[in-house]
Parts: sequence; structure tokens; C-alpha cells
Amino acid sequence: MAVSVESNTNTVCAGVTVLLVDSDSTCLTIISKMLRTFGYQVITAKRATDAFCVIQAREYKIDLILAEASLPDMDKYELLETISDMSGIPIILMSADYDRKAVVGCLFKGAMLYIVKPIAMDDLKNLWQFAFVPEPENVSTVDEISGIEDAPSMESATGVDERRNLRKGKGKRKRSDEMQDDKEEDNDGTVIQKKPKLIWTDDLHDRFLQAIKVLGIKAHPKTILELMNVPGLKKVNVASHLQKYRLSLKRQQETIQKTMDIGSTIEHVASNHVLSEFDPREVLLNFSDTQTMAVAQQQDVVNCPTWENLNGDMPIPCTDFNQTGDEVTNNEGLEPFQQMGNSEGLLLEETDIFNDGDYTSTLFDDFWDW
DNA sequence: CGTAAAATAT
DNA sequence: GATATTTTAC
Repeated sequence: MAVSVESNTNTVCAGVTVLLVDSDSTCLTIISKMLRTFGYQVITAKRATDAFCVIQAREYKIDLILAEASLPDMDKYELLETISDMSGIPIILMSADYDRKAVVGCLFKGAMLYIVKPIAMDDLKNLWQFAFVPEPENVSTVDEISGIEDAPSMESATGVDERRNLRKGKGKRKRSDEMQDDKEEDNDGTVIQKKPKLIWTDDLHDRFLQAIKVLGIKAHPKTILELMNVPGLKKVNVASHLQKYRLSLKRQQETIQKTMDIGSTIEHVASNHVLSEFDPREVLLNFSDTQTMAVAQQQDVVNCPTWENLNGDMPIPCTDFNQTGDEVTNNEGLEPFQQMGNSEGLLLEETDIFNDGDYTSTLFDDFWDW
């Protein structure tokens, strides 16, 4: 990494490679552009897991990481800890909220700097300097001082952990005006991370569908979960999704009934449509390779119409159980998800797509308020 | 444990 | 205001 400190402002940062991590496409684009005008080399990632792939692949020598603090798939403390464990690359966080506690917490957890969005050019101009700050020898014991709870370890790669369930007494939910950030404070002052919301991406949903295809319509959450074999996915997640799935099935069936009542002429056409064979898309679920990341990002948008693209109604998946409810029994020797690789790509809390302008990313609430 | 319904979040 | 997801209650 040759850093040329030239008098030309624009090339001050030449040679410094920044890994930019932000789930928000617009942020990613804008900040990336800004960085490049200063001469940074920029690699982008939309999720923490993607960032980890880039780091671990070591295809690039990354000098600096600039990451959004509230990534959908991992909380900031865990992010800091994981990255410093695996690379020691200096990390700079950014966030739209000016939360002093979060800022200080992140600094104690090893962040070099915490920038509050919106990001200005001047914020980025001198960041390259952090690439040269030597790593501190012992980072431990900081936690005791700061009183910040240990971030969960990498075992739960998705940032989904049980700590919330360990709380004493399930008191009432917090009022929404207390639930600003992704954390809350316990009565002893311990900062507790909230579980990010799980997002059922097309891929995750496909996996769910395939599990159901194998298990039959009366599959139960537990078995579905087992068959799906997605790290970090919880039974409640599946149960909830199953509930919604059944609802949408019911709705479909009802509308079908109606159309059949109206005219018997179209009857057979309609049922043919509904019962069309489930489309087993080729193996697309592997997010663990670096090379698939770009593909994955595109897939999020381009993929076949399911669910999100269908106004909230789930697609009818397969013929095996639609009408009869009979289970499918040809699952002998079937290991449907074996070859799909471990799907690390659990997406939490926020899609990286701008979906029909209904909601824009929270990161840009500053600019477009509702 | 599973499901339905209520609550919350976005 | 709708919908997706979580939490609660049974």
C-alpha cells in the first residue's frame, strides 16, 4: 500500500483500500463515489456477512473498513469484535443517529471513529490516516470499564442470540417511544442488543418452500426448521412464517373458489394454473463464497416473482398438497439442502432494496421525511 | 410444542 | 395505513 501524500487533494488517499459496508444502496453508491474522488480504492458490501467474505478471501488488502453501524445482519458491537478478531483492520463506523452511548460504546469496542450521517466530503478526506494507527496491544478489560456487555461471539453468525430471553421476567414490551435504537438499557445499566428482525428473502423463502414440499403441508415448525438447516434461524421465525404462509394459501384458495363459482368454463384453466409445478430453481442459495456475493445482490432484486413482488401474497409453491392436504412421502434419501451450501446469508431487519418507494432506507430519513 | 391472535416495527 | 415479523396467550 503506497500512500502518496501529494499536494493534489484528490489523490491524497491513493492506494488506500476501503471496504465500505452499508445495506443501503444509495448510501453505498454515494459514499463510494465520494471516497473514490479522493483516490481511495473502494470495495463494497451490503451485509456484515458479505464483508466477512471479502476480508477472509484476502483477495484485496483492505486498509480500512467503513461500515454502517446498524447493519441488518449483525449488531455493531458484534461486528467490531468479529472484524478485529479476524483481521485487525481499523474500523470506522457511521450512523444516522447521534447516540452518544452508541458512539462511546463503539469506541470502547475498538472503532477508530464514529461518523454521524449524513456524510460530508470532509468526513472522508482524512480517513486514510486511520489505516496507519498501530493496533493496540491489549484490548481486553475495556469491557469491564465500559460496562458494555460482551458482544456475542461468532457462533451465532447472524447476530441472533438468546440474551433477550435470559432477561428476568418477561415484563411488558417497551413502549415504542422508548425503542429508538437497536438497544435498550437494563436496570443495572447493561446495554442489551435487540434482536434484529429477520427478513424472509426469496432465497430463504425458497428454502422454506422446499422443506414444506418435502414434509408436506402439515409440516410443523420444528421439522421445517431442521430441514431448512439455516444457521441462526429460530423455530419461532419458522412458525411465524408458516402462519403467514398458510394464511396466504387460504386466501388463494378462496379466490380460486370464487372464480370457479363465477364461470365453470374457466374452471379447469384456473386450477391448472394454481396447481402448476413448483419451480425448483437451481441452486442459488450459496452466499458463503465471495464470488457469489455480487450475484446474490442482484438476485435479491431480479429473482423470480415471489411474495414481495406479489403484493404480499406468497406464491403457490407446488402441487403436492394444495388440494388434498396429503403429505408428500417421497422424501427417502432426499437431502435437498445438502448441496446448497451453508446459507450464511440470513438477512435481518432491513432489505437492501428500495421497494416501490413505500419505505426508503432508514439511513436516508434525514433527507426524505414522511 | 403448535397455533391463533395481539402487539410492534417499518 | 398496510404489512411483515415478533410476542403473547392458550
